[in-house]
Formats: sequence, structure tokens, C-alpha cells
Amino acid sequence: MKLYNSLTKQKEEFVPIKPQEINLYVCGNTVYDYCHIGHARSMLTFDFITRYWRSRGYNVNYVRNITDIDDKIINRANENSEDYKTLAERFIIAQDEDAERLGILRPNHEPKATEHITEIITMTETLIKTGVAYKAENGDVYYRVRSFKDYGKLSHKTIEDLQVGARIEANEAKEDPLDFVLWKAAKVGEPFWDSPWGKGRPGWHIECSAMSTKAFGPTFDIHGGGLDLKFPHHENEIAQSEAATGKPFANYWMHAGLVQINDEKMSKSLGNFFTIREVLEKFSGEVIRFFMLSSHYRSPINYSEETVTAAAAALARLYNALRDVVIIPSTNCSDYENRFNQVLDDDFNTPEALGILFELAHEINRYKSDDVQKSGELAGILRKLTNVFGVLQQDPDSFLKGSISTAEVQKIEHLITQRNKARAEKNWALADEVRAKLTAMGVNLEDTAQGTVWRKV
RNA sequence: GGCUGGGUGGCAGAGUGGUUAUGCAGCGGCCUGCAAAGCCGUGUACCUCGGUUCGAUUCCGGGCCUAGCCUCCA
Repeated sequence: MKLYNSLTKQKEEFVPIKPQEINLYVCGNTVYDYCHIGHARSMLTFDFITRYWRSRGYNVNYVRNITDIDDKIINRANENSEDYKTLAERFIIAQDEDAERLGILRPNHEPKATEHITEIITMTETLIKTGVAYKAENGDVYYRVRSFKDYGKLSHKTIEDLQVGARIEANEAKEDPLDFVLWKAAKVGEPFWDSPWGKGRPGWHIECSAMSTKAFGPTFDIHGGGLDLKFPHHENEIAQSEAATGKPFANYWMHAGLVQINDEKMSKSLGNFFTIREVLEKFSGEVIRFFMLSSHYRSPINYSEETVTAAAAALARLYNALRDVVIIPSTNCSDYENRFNQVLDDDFNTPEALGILFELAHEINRYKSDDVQKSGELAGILRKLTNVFGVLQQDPDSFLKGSISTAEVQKIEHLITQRNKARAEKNWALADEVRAKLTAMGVNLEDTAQGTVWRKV
């Protein structure tokens, strides 16, 4: 298995610390709003990776944290005159709903920052003792970036590089503009926890260091997250954790590419984002999944109605291949499966794996009419492989017909009956007229040997 | 300005030192009352300039363009 490691900027042979066991920590969301499709991409990427490794027999311990205390949460709660905890809980529920609709499996563990205050304080104390952190006059505790000699090893920046761009903000009590906050002194009216430095709350970066260490110990296999977290968040995590424990932090770093809108990064700060629930009004979760997995996880992906519509058409082709085939479950390892695993073993090349799935669909279609056994077996393989993608597990007919009301189905079927009657009478004009009506309703007809079948386009 | 990526056919998107990605769209054919779906066939695609090589889209160097990071962000 080859894995691209952001730390070394190379594909490396992946060797877990314990054979067949993988400890994976991924930065989750700050829960102050609904998730957008950028969050979806990150969640989907690591969901896929987890599913794939499990299919290969690895025991994956997947931990994805929840940041439930943060400036943005506090601000939003104030705006709403709502308790920060209530707000966070609300959006955690929303996130779970969104994830479920995208077919994202629950991680093994979802630690919350507010449940790790003790660990955070302990780690911060250690850092102060070690001399890499200090309490400033304003009550904040900062990390002394220059004290960590490897600082920049993940983002491949030097202290000098960073210095040029560093901004010095007013009211900051840092020794150096590069330093970052570990503990924030509470302002009036803000939620707080008691600490050796007074009432306050944790900085963002230390949360992940504390939670990952709590979950896995000082060193673990993989740390993941969106590419935008590489600097400063992940860089700071390394600085904190390695200074505190004296041991290497994560062995491999994986970063998911960003979702773009019109070739520009989508983010809340730019205001050009779509929430998962907005997108789900137009497309099914399965289509979104398929869309996200159709480009490589490290590449940027352009979200637009056109690109997702194309993905929907492609997925429909796969379902179409499965329609009217008696699927024979695949038990042994086929050639297709070997190739499939081979490309995925190369840093999760999902687009190439998809190519194999389409090849399979093509073969199923070819054998459909004259070798039912063969096409059934191939269909079984297709079903097995797409299970890893988390798509193509529905009944083909249900997928192709979409989720529509029984009343509408009845209406459609009534029109089809009408048309078939006209066809039997060779009244082509009427038949075509009825079909035009159905087309207008978004219904596509296929007259097959077994009768007329329909689907939503 | 510095640091990372990327520039592939109409679009999306893999990959490779010489031979088909794949999907959508297009074109011709089969099938069909006509369609649809499917099948068969079909595209002188690899930013640019040099270098290495028998041969480069693929390796190396320069240039141009583009995205991300350097500030909260999946």
C-alpha cells in the first residue's frame, strides 16, 4: 500500500505501527453552523479510506474530533442569545444528519474539546514546564514557536518565510508575532474553565493535540484533515505534541483537496459556499458521494450543478447495467477485484478504480442478452466493489425511478398503459404524444422485450 | 515576495518513456414503429521553450498560466 505523506511530499509504503491495525485521527468540524460541501469532501475522503482498509482486513480506529468551544461558537451563540453549548449540540445533530444522508459511517470515536479540558490543561502545563510555552500579561498562554526547531516541517516553511508574512495584531501580548495561543483568558460573559492561569478556555490547536494523544498515545499512524488545515493548525499540533511528549507525533499526514466554486476555494470566509443540506435538495447523497469520489482525494474538485449532474448520469449508467440482472453474489477474488485493489493501494486512486467499475458495467451489458449467468456473476463483482465506495447498493429500479410519490408513480404508469395501448393499435401519433407528456414530466421510457420500463432523468 | 500543488481531447478526469483510461457530449452503424437504453465502430489530447533519449505528454531545466497556504477556515 502506497500513501502520499504530506510530511515528506512523497508516496511512501504505508507501514502501520501495529500490523493490520490503523490509528487514524482526523480533524472534524467546528460546530457553529451547518456543514458545507467542503466538510463533506473531507468526511467522505476519510470515510472511503476507512471503508477500503476495512475491506482489506485492517482494523481501523477512526477518531474524528468535534470542536465545540471556539470564538466562532461563542460569537454565534451571542448573536442568537443562545447558550454556546446548546448551539454546539444543535449543529452536532445537524452534522450527524448530513453525514448519514451522505452514507458516511460514524467514526469509532468523536471526542469533544469540552470533554478534554483536563488533558488540555495538563499538556499546556507540560509545555510551560518545558519552556516552550509562557503565560503572557493578559492571562493568555502562548507557544513559543521559535523554540521548536522542527517548526515548519509539515508545511515546508521556514521561520524566516513565516516572519515575512506574520501580522502583528493590536492587544496581543505575544513575545513574538509567530507565537500562537494555547489558552485564552476569559473575557466577561464568556464561557470558561478554571486553570492554573485563571479562568479561560483552550486555543484551537491544543485541542487536537490533547484529543489525539488521549486516544492513541504520543505516536500514531495517520493524521488527516482538509488541506486548509495544514498550516497553521497541523503544524502547530506537531509543535505542541512533539514538544510535550518528546516523541514523534503522526507518522503519516493525509490532506484532502479543497472543494472549489468556479476554480476558487469554497469557504465560509469567502461566502461562496453551499451547505450539504442545500445540495441534498437537488441531488441524492449517493450522487454527491459518487461525485466526490470521482476525482482523486488530493486534487481540488470543482463543484457546480453541471459537474454533479454529470456524476449523476455516470452513476445511472452503473445502475442501468444492474437493472434486470439476477445478481450472483461474488465470493472469490476476481481479476477485477485484484486490479481494483491494486489501484486503490496506490494512494487511493478512486478515479482509476471507477474506470474498472465502468468496464465491469460494460461487460455486464454485453453478456446481458446471451449469457445471463456470466452477467449475473459480473454484476455480483460490481456490487461487491462498489460497496467500498458506498454507492450502488440500492435496488437499481428504485434508484432509477428516484424518490417520488405513489400518486406520481400511478400517474406515470397510467400514461404508459395508455401509450402501450396506442402502440398496440399502431397509433404512433398518440403514442408519441403520450411519451412527450412523460418526457415533460422528466420520465424516460425504454421499450424492452419484457415491456416498457421507465426512469426519472 | 516565499512555500506547496496543478496545467491532458468539447467537458469531467486517470495514467504512461514507444501500444485503448474511463464517464458525459459528438459522429456512423446495429437494435427500435420512432425513440430510449445497450452494443459495434469512431477523435492526429497531452501549456511553452530548451535538454536527456533511437524515441517524451510522461524524465531534467527555464518560462508562462492557474489553485492553495503564508490570517479564522474541511
